[in-house]
Amino acid sequence: MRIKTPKTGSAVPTLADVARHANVSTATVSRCLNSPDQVVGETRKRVLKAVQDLGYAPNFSARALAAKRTKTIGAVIPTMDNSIFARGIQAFQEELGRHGFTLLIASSAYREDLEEEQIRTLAARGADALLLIGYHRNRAVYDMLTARNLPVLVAWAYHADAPQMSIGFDNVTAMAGLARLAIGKGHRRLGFISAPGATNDRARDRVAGVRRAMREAGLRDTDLSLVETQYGIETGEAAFREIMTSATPPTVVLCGNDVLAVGALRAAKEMGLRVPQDVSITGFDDIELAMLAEPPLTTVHVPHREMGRRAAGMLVQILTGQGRPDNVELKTDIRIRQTLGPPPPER
Amino acid sequence: MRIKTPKTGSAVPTLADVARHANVSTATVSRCLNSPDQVVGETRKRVLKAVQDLGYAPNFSARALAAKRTKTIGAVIPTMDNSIFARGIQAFQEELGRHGFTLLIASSAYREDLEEEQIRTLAARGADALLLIGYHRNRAVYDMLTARNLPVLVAWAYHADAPQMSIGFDNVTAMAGLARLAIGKGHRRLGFISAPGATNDRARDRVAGVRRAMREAGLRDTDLSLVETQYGIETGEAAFREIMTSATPPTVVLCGNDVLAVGALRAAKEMGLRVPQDVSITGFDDIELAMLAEPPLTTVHVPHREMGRRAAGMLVQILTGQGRPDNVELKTDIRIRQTLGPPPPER
DNA sequence: CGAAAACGTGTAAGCGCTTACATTTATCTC
DNA sequence: GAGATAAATGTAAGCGCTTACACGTTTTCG
Repeated sequence: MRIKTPKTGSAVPTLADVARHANVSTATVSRCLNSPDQVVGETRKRVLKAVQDLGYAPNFSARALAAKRTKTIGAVIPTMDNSIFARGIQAFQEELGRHGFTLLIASSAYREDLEEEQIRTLAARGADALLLIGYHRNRAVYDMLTARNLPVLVAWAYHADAPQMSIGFDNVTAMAGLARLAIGKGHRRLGFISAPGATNDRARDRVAGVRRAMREAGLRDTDLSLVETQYGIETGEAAFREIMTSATPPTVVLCGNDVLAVGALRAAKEMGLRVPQDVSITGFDDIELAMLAEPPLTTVHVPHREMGRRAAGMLVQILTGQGRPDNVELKTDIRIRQTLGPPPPER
Repeated sequence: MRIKTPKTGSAVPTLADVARHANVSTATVSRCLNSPDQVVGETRKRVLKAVQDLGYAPNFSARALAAKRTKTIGAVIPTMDNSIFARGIQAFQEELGRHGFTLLIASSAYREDLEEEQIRTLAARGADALLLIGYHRNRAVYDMLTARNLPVLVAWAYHADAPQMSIGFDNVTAMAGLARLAIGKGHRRLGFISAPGATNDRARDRVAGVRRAMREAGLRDTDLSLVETQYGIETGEAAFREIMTSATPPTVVLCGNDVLAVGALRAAKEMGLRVPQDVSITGFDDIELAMLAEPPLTTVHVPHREMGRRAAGMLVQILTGQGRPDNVELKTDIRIRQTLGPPPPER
């Protein structure tokens, strides 16, 4: 006759083991761990000692299953390959940790289908809430999230009239500001290297921002050379080459993000163009790279860390039942460095 | 009288709901999802349709609790703030995803206590295996991991005789190679900006590498100016200043990683020192920054992506019961760019 | 001083899955 | 075509935890 589950030493200890050890019920142990003030000092001490002695750590899955919450927040970001989101996410995680939440990160490689899959995965894993980048995604995804009653916070973008809770900035306005600055310097033919707009509302908004500034200044749509390309330094290089080898190349090339701008900068160098004397180049995001570039990049500064930190705060507020936080619109500002100058004199 | 759990529409569907819908038992549904070939085509089709109709997604916690595995791999990396680990981890995740595993990332901010906590958290969350950076950590942590029977892969470091399974490179040899190169160029007084060695075996090894190369060349220990500092561009700047303002400053400053080197580069520029004419500077890791720096950084190239990809492969191999993989030692190589030259002529 | 309220603890019913084992049904074998 | 074997499915026992509810014991207070 085999004894059922002999309490051998080596196995991972469970709540029941602790209870037995401390001579209390499992309920008491559970309470000691979750709401200690419900347990009288004496008992609590005994239980905690048992926890120590056994090296007990609660089984997360079991806890999640029983309590129907995981103290976990999921985030799907377009890429980890670079530092665009890294700083913000790091701050996000730090703040979450401060409140006892854990972060689950997934990356979508800028692919819509992958993002959807990752979102479903995170939901299935029981994330208590989700942080997503930008608004653009399938209607069905939002519906699923609503059906599951999963709070979602959209970050890195802000539309006053969007239904989703969000924290971010107005990409149109931010980009328009920089474009205005360029136009103010005398530029009349602009180039824009954009990330693919099809699945990226932020990219679309930035293009819209350039267009808005141009319209205001009375420039025509044909004065804009727009190239869409994947995210990356090399792709930025190629795009810059493409733009600059046209019949009437622009005098300034605005870029949808700093990485593309650094690529453009490199291409300019290789083509023997001086920046900003021969051509101006600007970025967006103000990641570390921007300041390190040669010459340092004039770009739009985004308060990444603040955004991450406050995003965490908003989610925590919701999850601890303190009510739905207000959307927050962050201000961006233009960091003027050395890659934007007046256009070269006409020849 | 209240009816127990009326099957109202809005709630998240469970296995039982699917079973009812498809008119089979829960066991069959479970099998359809986990080992489809155990179920006959007809039934399977019916079940999958029910899954579709209901928009069912398995509850992860329940699954993990019942099956005692989570198809999740945990990784604790020292920082996400920068791209040192980003590329490798991205590749790691991609490869894991290809095999149906999910990655759980935590960052320790280069703090030993935090790392330990993160490891425990990941273990409690039921990670099936762990990826850790470097060997250095408390004995108790390794014991706990062994007790839990949790496979651990040490990455970014490789010691032939270490007991842990690992993939990485020999930091001593790699750094020694670069130091030898510098010495070969005629440098006799070296500086080294290192990450704090106390809790970082990779940093210690790199220092050891420099020392080894110096010994080989008959240089004395006092010919080395060693500064330890936290990871960061600013800290690199400060360290460089400190080293260069000593009575007999070195003619080359080797840096423990590219980020510190970029800081050093910046400090040199501010101090009016030309690189490499007045002073040479080198990095380690070959992250994107290295090539972008001005002038481009001579550094040790580490095959990050390959390391990440193969690390995933090793873990998958273990977890799918294909036996314990061999440790792998990756080769690093030196990327000669423009920051290392001969020492300036003596004055 | 006795009833009510407050407190500390225990009992036990799940949470939504997986899986060993039992049962039913289909397929062989001679 | 009967008995044996294999295949498909069902039954039900947990996995380790939380928590509603029940049950003593104290404390409180008119």
